[in-house]
Amino acid sequence: MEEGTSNSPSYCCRTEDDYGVLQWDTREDCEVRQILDRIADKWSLLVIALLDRHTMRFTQLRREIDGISQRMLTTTLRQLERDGLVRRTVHPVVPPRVDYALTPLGGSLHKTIQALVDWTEEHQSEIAAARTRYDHEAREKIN
Amino acid sequence: MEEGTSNSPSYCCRTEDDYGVLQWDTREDCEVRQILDRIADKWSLLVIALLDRHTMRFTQLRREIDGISQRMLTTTLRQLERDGLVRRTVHPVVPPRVDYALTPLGGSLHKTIQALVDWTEEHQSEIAAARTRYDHEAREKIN
DNA sequence: CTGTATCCATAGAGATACTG
DNA sequence: CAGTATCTCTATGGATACAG
Repeated sequence: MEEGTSNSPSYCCRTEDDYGVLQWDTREDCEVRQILDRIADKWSLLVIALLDRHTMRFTQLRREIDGISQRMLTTTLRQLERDGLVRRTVHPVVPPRVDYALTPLGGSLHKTIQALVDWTEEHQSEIAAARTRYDHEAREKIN
Repeated sequence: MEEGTSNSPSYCCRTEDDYGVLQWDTREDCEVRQILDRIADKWSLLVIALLDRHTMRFTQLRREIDGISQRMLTTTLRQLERDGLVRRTVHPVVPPRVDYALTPLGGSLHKTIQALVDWTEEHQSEIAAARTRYDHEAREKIN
């Protein structure tokens, strides 16, 4: 996790590119890059998308997210909790009951994530068509 | 790339969850899931974010995206091209010149991606604070 | 310049078993 | 139920060399 290259947390500063357009920083040690890498994660994205509105229990999330392993769900939830996006509530009962919910910060992120999901749903057929076209043309070039 | 498990392209259909809330499909073979996995990719996201407005050449992208290898840039661009998000233009000159630009479809995706980047920039300090808090509390529990 | 083609290391992720 | 703790394995991705 620690690269050891830079000591200070490098804040992202927008700079001008060759075209004079205000461009966001893409340096690897840039904090925004690191956060994006975390958010733009297969499982994180699904968890945040699912946690909209209602709280959910561990097993419930596990059931809903087809294909996730117990380990990855635990890891993902811990990261999201650490980033302040998800709140974990342990109820001292037997058997244990743990609830997960979005924090206000997580809720605000949910909006943009949902927009991404919506975009995907809206354009899935276009993408599927593009893929078919591409694969078809690729075959033709071989023959 | 080919899973071989299902033959027909399974379209995502929204279903109702336990709460009666309209929930999007999270099945692993769901097409939306697959597209999201592709888009919510470290490098894809950066490429789309950078290709806003102006076209860019291969080396130019390579320079801007700190840390990307030649192989990953090629792979990422091919996937984006296949998905119809990026247009690749080869100029028949020596030395070769190849331009990359967003398609209209890619342009529409860029908007939501940019929203994600903007969100990250706006809230990076909150996330950083949350991490510090979390790590601090974790240390206390050990002692 | 813009790529392929290989080889190889490693982090991500699955499977399994065990615990409070 | 909601996790840890291991072990293992594979896919991802870096490094390098070569080519049109």
